[in-house]
Amino acid sequence: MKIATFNVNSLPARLDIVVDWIKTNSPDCLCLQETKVQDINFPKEAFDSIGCNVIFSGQKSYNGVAIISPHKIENPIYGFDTEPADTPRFIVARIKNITIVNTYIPQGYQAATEKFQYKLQWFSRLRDFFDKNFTPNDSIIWTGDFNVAMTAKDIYDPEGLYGSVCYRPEVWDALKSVTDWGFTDIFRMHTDAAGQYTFWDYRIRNGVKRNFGWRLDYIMATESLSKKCAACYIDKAPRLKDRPSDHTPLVAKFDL
DNA sequence: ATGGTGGCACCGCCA
Repeated sequence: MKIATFNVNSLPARLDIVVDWIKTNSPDCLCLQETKVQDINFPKEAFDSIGCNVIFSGQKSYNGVAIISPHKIENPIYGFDTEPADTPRFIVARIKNITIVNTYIPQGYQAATEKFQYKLQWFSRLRDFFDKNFTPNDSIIWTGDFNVAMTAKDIYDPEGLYGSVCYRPEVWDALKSVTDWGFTDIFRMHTDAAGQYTFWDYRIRNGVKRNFGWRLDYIMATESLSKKCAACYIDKAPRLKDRPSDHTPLVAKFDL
């Protein structure tokens, strides 16, 4: 079982990159964020034509999530069941008896704003969602763009960037309050190396070459699954394409 | 380097 997450920064702009990646890597499940496409315009046929099912919830210009799989996609959930549902950031489904939770967590803009409070609340609402609907004994993958760098090893300039909305104590605590429910950071099971990033800001000149990046994308798993994880790696191949996303895929393999 | 680039909708907003 191979599961991947990829913030595409517009699916219409990078449909070729995503389709090529699926053909090359044959994932059992690919979770996308920032699809930036309304549901009526979602390029469903492109996935049909490579034998994949897809569910999605999006909007114009911003946000948008999708789950793609060659297997049957069951029990879809679109958004929270309380307001605001935030459907373009939260989509859940069941694939081969594993619950897949795909989140595009709000970035938070600036710490002294409502948007940042909304980000913190988002983690708390997610914790409520797990409390209410599942137990840690279930087989759950929680993945996506979390917009949090958890430790100094996950960010290129921990001193200089301390206090930014993706690297400060409130978001560490907020993410931890969800992982404490029963999730393991699958990537960190395999390496404690610093400088392993999934995001490089377009605005930093030669940021990728200099590896001025952040680890913002995660694959979390409950215990029954984490015990079966065989590998987890960041795939930089899509960065070699023309006009790459500012994120790159994170992939996990499970012996299932 | 208090900047920078990119995507999208529209002439700013978000990342």
